[in-house]
Amino acid sequence: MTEETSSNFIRDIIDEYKAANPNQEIVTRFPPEPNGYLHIGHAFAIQVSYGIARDYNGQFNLRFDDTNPAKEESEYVDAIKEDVKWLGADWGDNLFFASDYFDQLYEWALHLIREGLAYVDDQSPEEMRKGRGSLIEPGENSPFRDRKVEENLDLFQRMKDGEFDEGSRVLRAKIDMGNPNLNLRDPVLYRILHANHHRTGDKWKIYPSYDFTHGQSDAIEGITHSLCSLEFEFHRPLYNWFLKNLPVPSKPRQIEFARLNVEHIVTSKRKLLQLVSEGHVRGWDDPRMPTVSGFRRRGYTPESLNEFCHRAGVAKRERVNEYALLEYCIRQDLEERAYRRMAVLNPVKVIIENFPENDTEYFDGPNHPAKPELGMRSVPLTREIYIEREDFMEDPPKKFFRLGPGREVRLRYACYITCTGFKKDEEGEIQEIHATFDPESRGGSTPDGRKVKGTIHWVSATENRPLEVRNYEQLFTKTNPEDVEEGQTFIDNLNQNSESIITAFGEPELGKATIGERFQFERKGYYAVDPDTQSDQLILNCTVGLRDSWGKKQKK
RNA sequence: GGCCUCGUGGUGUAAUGGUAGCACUAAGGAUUCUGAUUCCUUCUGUCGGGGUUCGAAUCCCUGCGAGGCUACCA
Repeated sequence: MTEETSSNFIRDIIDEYKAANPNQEIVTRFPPEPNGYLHIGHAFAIQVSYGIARDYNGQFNLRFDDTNPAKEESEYVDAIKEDVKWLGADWGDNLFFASDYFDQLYEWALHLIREGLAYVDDQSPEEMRKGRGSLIEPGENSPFRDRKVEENLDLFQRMKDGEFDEGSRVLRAKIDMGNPNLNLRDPVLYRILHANHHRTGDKWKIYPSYDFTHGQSDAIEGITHSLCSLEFEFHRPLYNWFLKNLPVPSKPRQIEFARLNVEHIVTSKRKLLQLVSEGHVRGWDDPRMPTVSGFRRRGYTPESLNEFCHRAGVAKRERVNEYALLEYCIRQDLEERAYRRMAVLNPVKVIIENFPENDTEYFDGPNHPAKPELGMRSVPLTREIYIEREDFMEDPPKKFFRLGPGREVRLRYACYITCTGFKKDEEGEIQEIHATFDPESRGGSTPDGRKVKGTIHWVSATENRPLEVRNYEQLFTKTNPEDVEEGQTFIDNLNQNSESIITAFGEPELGKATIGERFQFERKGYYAVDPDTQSDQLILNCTVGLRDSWGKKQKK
């Protein structure tokens, strides 16, 4: 896709590193915890780490950070792998699990104990919290801090053997209870969890913490640059402390960057889970969800998502990207690759009076106007057709280029019709429109060369394919869904009209559509075939509408 | 009250002591069998105040503002 400037502060650091270590391969990693589905923020993180490995001919690892058996499930592992693969981040043979390193990590914990750098603490979680101090006050040493090495070794062994209850003891690093960085106030290395791990089963009764796992896992895998989001900035001194005090095989460097935020979107796993569990959406892959699977179902291409992440850029400050950029990226991609079809979403009938009854005439339309090599499809015209209700006005203003009494328009790919009259029902709603067609205009122009300003899409009223069309608006009304009044939550910002389902009529060719296929409904927008589709019911999700400068002008 | 990070048009991001650029958005125009696409044009910016320098978005000081950090989560 676009080349543009790809420079950012991380790549600058890597350029420097490469200059100093020309033969060192760059190794990055994406380390999801398997406790939920990937969202667009993860797609961004993948793009950053994978993109660097790819561009520097390095290596990219997918590593599951599975150190908390209480929250993790293998169902998520499979879903995450599918999403990462779909996004195009190829990890090759480099699939790892932090749980693969549990034995090594345990050895290293022993090492710290022997060095006098770790101790078993018998305090309760509350006591530990109190002892840690606060943002402005230093903490106090634990009464168990000066236990002898032998006693620590013995207790830690018994923790491992499952002798103690959950929460009764932890292994802590002995660093500095007065450090202004709270992460250095004797952080927890191991906690007791009598849970079943999705990969190691019941082998372990103790599990390493994130901090004791991450840097060492990076070191084991030979990660050169461990890229993560800003909130881990404060963990970096600890990350480096472990690398310094443990006999690790390599010294990775942690670099933090700002998360990707997008207007109208929440990316907190807790909140996404709530949307799913409370039934506000159809599931993790609801087309309104900011999950990778949601975007996929909505009709987004991986290329468009990657392009968006690329254009969002990498920075060190918190930012919020406009939703419009996301829409721009998918429109640009789909404009290029989506086949064109006609579908009428809000139909009104037109009767072409001089068209013979029970007759059908076929017209060819290109699948893509700029790509004749993609071939043509045939569209049937009959005496009765549907057009969009909004393409007819009883009393149109001067700049209205569509149908109105006495006006002539082109039916896309077919011929010119002129409106000769219309009927209304009791409510004053247009019921049907009458028209005549010019037989000489077949093919879209006439021998006299007269011009019609408007071209509208249409579908035969008798030879068509009914469609269930799901249109979407933002899931949240506010650009920042977290912006709530006192006593409210982000749930109160849900857009009650975020999904609307209608029945539309599409040209017969749509009967061949397959799940996941994307089309442009001409003059309307891009639509993707939903997996709920059955052979007798075709369901399409609106990915994004076409830009509409006329509609915009009308609103003013 | 502590520590850390960060402030460039409406938005996002470049410029690493030497002409503030690119993209999105918005506005206007041209082309068009999609009021789409494409093409062209235009608008708006270095948080404030000092200092160093021939020269500062960039370096220093200071003020202001934003974010992060007080889990046996990651």
